[in-house]
Amino acid sequence: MKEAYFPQEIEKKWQKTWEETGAFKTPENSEKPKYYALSMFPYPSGKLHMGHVRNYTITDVIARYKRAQGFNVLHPIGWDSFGLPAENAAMKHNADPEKWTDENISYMKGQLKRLGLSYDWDREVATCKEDYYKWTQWLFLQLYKKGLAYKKEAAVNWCDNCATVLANEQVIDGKCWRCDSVVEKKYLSQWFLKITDYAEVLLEDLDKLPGWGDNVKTMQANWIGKSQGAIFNFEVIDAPSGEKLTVPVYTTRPDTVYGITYLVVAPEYKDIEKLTTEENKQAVEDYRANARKMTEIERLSTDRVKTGVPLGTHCRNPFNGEVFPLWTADYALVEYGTGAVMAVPTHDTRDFDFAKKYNLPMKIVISKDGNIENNLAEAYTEEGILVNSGEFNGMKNTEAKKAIIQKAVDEGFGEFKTQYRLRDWLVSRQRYWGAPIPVVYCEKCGIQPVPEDQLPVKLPTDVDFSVVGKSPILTSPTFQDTVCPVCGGPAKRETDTMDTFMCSSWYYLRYADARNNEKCFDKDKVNKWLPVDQYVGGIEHAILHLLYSRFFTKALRDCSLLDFDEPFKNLLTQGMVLKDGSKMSKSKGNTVDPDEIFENYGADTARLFILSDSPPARDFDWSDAGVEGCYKFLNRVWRLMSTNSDKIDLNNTVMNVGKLTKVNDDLVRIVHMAIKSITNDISNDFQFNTVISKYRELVNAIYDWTSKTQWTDEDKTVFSFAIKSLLILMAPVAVHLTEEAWSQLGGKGSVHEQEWCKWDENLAKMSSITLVVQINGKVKDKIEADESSSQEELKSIALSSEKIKELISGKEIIKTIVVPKKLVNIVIK
RNA sequence: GCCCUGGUGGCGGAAUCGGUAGACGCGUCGGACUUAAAAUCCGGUUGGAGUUAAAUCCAGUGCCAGUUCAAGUCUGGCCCAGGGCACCA
Repeated sequence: MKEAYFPQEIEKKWQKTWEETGAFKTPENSEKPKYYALSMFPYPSGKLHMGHVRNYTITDVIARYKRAQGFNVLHPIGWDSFGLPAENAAMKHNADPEKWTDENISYMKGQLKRLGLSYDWDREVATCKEDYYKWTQWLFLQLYKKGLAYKKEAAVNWCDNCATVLANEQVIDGKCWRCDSVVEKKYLSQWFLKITDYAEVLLEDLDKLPGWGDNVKTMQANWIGKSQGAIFNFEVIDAPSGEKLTVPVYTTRPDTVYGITYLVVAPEYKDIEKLTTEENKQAVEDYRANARKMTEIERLSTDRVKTGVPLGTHCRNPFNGEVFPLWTADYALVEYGTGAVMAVPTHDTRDFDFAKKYNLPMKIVISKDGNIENNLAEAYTEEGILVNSGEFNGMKNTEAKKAIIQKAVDEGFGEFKTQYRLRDWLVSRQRYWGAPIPVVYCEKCGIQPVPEDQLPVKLPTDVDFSVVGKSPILTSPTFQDTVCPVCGGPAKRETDTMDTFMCSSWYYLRYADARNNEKCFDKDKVNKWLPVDQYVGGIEHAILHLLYSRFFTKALRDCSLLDFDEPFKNLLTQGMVLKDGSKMSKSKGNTVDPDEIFENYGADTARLFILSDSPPARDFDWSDAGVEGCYKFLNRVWRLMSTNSDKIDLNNTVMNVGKLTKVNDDLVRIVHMAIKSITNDISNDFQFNTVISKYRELVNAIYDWTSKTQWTDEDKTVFSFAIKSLLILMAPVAVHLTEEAWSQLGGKGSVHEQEWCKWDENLAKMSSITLVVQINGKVKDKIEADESSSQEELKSIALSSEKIKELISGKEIIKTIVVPKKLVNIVIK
C-alpha cells in the first residue's frame, strides 16, 4: 500500500470509475425494499455554499448507509432553476437567462461530483427545461379543472423592486423574502390555488408525521391558524339609506356577547359607505385614505396606539336588545373573519385600549368569583362565571360559549364557525423566467385552458431583457397573440408565469419517473417510490416549500394521480453553517469556498468535518482548525493501514472467537462495540457527530493494539478483521479513502457494495466491568469485576474493598443497592 | 402576549432505563524525536483547597424548591438565549 495519502489523486480516480461503472444508478427491478433519500434541490445560483455541502453530505451518508443495509436506494438530484436571479442577471447584461442558468448548473454539477455524492444522475431534473415545465403546466391545468386554480381580483402583496406580486408566505415581517423591500398592497387580478380547501386536513395530518420535528409542525400549525367560534349577525337600526342591513362578526368569545358596547369594521370593509351617516362621511373618508397610505408594517405594528372614527350608525344586540355604535378602526383586518369585530372592552385587551382612548362604555360580563368589580385596570381575559348575561348568568364561561352560539343558531342570527388564518396561494408572477400559465383569454369565450396536446406553452425567446419595471415577456412580438381553442377566434395568452414554488412542489414525484415523455409520472412508479423516506433540508422552508408540497400531494391524490397523502415521511432540518458565530454570507465576508477545501484537503475531509462537530439539526460553526484536525485524522487512518499493509488480508478475517489471547479478545470486543454504537447512532436521528467520535475511538484502540502485538497469524487475522470493519463503517463518510484502501488491500469488489457490519451481542461488551462503589450516593471506589458476577458477589466485592471497609467502620449500614453490572450504593448512618 | 427549541469546562459537544458528569475533538501546557522546523508520538488540562509530588477533600450541568439510596436526566415554579406566530377578534 502506498505510504502517503493523496486525496486529490484518489478522489478524481474513483469519481471517474464510479461514473463509468454506473455505480449509483437505481435498479428499477429489485427484490430489495425501497428507500428514498432526498435533499432539497438547489437553486443554481452559481456556486455551492457550505450549507449545500452540509445538506448533501448528510443525505449522501444516509443513502450509502441504507444501501449497505440492503435497501434499494433512490438518491436523486436536480435544479430548482426558474426564478428571479437568472432574470436579473439577464437584464443586467441583456443576455439569455437560460444560458446563465445552464452555465451555473454545469459548474455546480462538477462541484457535486467532486464532493463524491452518490446520485443517480440519470434522474436529474431542471425545472426550467421544457420536458419538466410542460408537466408543471399540465398539473396546473388539472388543478384548474378540479376548481383548485382560479383567478380573482384581490388586494395582493406587491414588491416594487422585484416588479411582481408575492404569496403571503413570501412576505416576511412586511418585507419581500427575496430582496427585503417593503411590500405594498395592490388591487390586482391574479391566479390563486385553493390551498384553503385543505386547511383542515393539512393541520390534522401533521399528526401523521412523527418523523417531523415539533418545531416545523407547530410552525405549520400556527401558519394555518385554526380557531373555533361563531358568526353573529347584527342588525343595523339606522342605516342612512333606510336599507335593512346586517353586519356579521366573527368571534372566538361568544361568551362575552352580552358585554358588547360597540362594533368595529375595517377601513376597507365593503359596506362601509352604506354604514356611514352624512355627518361622519368626511371624517371616515379621511381615516380610510390615511389607512391606505400606511405600509403593512406600520399598519400591523402591535404597539401602535389604536385609532378610529365613528360611522354614526348603530346596531342592536339581539341577545339583550342593547343598542351600540359602529366605528371603523384599522385594528380590524378586512382579510380575516368577516372584517368586522364585536368589541367587548372588559374582556379583550385591544378593545379595552380603544374604549379607554375614546371613552366608550364598558360592561363586565365575566367575573372570576361572581363579584363585579368596578374600575378595571385592564381587560379580564381569564376564565370565570357569567354575570349581566340574562339567562346565562352563573354559567361557567367555557360552557356558556356553546350554549350562546346555540341560542343564536336557534333564533336565526348566528352560526358555529371555524376560521383559518391560511389564505389561498397566489401563484401568478409578473416575471419572465418561470413556467407560463397555460391559459388564453378570448373575447367571446373568456378564460380558456390551453389544450393539453398544445403543451408546453413555451417561453418566448424574442424578448428584450433590458426593459425596466415590467415583465420582459410583454416585449415579445409573437407570444401574446393566439387563437381561442374553443371558437378559433383571436385570443391573448396569459403573460404571467408561475411562482417557482409551483415547480418545486412536485419535483420529488418526477424523480420516480424522470424521463417519462408521455406523462408527468407513472402512477405505479410514484406509488412505489414515494413517500420520501428521508427528506433533508433547511428550516427556512418550514412553511413555504413544505406546506405547498403537502398541499400538492393531497390535491394530486384527489386528481387520482397518486395514492398517498403525505410526501415526506421523515424530515431532517439541518442547522445553518456559521463562521465566527454568524451565518456565512458574502456581505459579512465570512464565507468558505468548498472548492478551496476540496483542493487543499479533499472531499473526504470536507465530508468528515461538516458532520463531525454538531448534530445535524443544530447550527454548525466552521473552523479552519477543525478542518485541519479532520485531515490529520484521515492521514492517521491511512497510516494505520499503510504501515501495516503486509499484515492485512481482507479476505481472511475469520477467527476462533473464544480462544483468542486476552489482547486480541479485547480488540474484537472493541470492534463489536463500535459496530453496535455506530449503527445505533445512525439509526437514532443520524447523530453523525458521535459516529465520528467513535471512528476516532476505534482507530485509537487499534493503534493501541498494534503496540502490543507480536504479529502472530492470529494477530494478523484479528487486525484484518478490525481494519475491514473500520473501512466498512467509515465508507459512507470517507467515500474515496475507504475505496482506495479497500482496493489496495485486495478487497473484493467495491467497499460501497459491502454489507453493513453486524455485531454479536455477546461480543459487544467487555469481559470485565468497572464496579462503581458509592457510599450515600457518592463515588468512593472503583473495582474491576467479572462481567458475570451476581448481585450478591458484587455486594461482597464492594464490602471487601479496603477503602470501603475503612469508610463504613463504626457506621450502621441502612441498606445496600446493587445495580447489576454497574454499581453498588451503600447507605450508612 | 402565545408556541417551539435550547442552556453542561476556554470552545464544539458526549452521557439508552435516573446509576462513574465532561466521551471524542479543538485549543492550550509539558515531554519525546530533530542541528532546527514541519510532520508524528506520549502525557496533563472543570473550578477550588491541599501536597515537594501524590493521596485526599469540597463545589459543580441557567436559578429556586421537590421526589429518590442516587437527578444533567423526573416533578413544580422561575430566569436567560435563539426561532416561529401575532391588533387573527
